[in-house]
Amino acid sequence: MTETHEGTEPRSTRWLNDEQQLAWRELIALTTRLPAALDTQLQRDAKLTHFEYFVLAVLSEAPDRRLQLSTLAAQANASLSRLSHVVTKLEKAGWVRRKAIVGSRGSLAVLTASGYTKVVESAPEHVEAVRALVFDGLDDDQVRQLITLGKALVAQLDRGIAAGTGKA
Amino acid sequence: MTETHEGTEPRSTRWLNDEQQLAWRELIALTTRLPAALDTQLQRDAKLTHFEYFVLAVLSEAPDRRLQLSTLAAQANASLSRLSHVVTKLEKAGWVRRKAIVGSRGSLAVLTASGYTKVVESAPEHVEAVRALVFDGLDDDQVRQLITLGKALVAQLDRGIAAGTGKA
DNA sequence: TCCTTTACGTTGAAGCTTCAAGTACTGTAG
DNA sequence: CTACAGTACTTGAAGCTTCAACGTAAAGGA
Repeated sequence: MTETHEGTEPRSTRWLNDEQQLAWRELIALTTRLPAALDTQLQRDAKLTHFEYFVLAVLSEAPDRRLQLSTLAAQANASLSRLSHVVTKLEKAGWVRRKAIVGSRGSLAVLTASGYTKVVESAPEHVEAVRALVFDGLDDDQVRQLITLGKALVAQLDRGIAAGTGKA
Repeated sequence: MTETHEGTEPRSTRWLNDEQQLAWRELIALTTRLPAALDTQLQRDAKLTHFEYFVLAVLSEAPDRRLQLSTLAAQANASLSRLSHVVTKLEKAGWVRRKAIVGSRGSLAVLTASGYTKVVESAPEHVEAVRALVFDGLDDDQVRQLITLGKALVAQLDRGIAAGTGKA
């Protein structure tokens, strides 16, 4: 990805410049290692994957601690399929219940009392880990930069996904 | 993770402030969606996972297109186990060969000619995707910010992992 | 009403990752 | 030279995610 390997494609590819290369490597390191570290901590301390924890956390903050599956999937950055499998697992653990919606198709995921307890119990150690892994290394200015940059990145990501989905 | 659920732990937990919360959500969205988008593109266009692509790319840029497995694992942000499984798969595809190191224990992963061709062929579309998913949304200043922030984040991540590994 | 399209969700299989255990080789201390 | 420890890597099983296919119910015409 560094040099211009020519002659393979119709038009010469626009490669990344040096700064973009650097940024890209950091981004890859971040998106590979951070999830791994979060999973390690939660697996060790709460027997949860980070995705499971996040689903429970999102539910715990939703009005009435319930959310439609498709909405929950979007908020948890997951496919409906992935969410459905995980909700099944969380249901077996007694932390979530599925509930049909009356006037409409679709169903709700409802956090149970036991599920709420689970999040509340797991949260402190998890927050400590998040601090140790991320925020202890950033001053307030950097946190603000991260918000701005993060928003820009996620927004572009969504645009890029929308564009890429259409053409192919 | 938003409110202070008190009374569960010995000492009251230091929760994240509002800005950290925001930054954290963006970071999670980013680390969840970006890898998924990269995998989708590479799976569609090159029948590769992003991790496989990255391994091949790292090898293609290494001196003599070869690297010791443990070194490659570190550069690819992966465990040795994960890498070993993937190298086995890449070997079966004919893109990589394992080669024992003479004077020392350990072995090298060597990129074959066919493996090199594979990266070169896959790169252009991948770079286009990276552009569309990331860099088309950032100006030069933001790219520089991303480098700085990314380095800070990865560095803290490594410190946090080192600390967390020890205590348990 | 009937047909078609679209949104919502589930499911099983295939593939990838992690985890724990195991092999082998290399220093190093006694 | 023998025992011990550490490094490098492999392996199989278990678990998670993705993919593709399917079922179902609402909405939109004709």
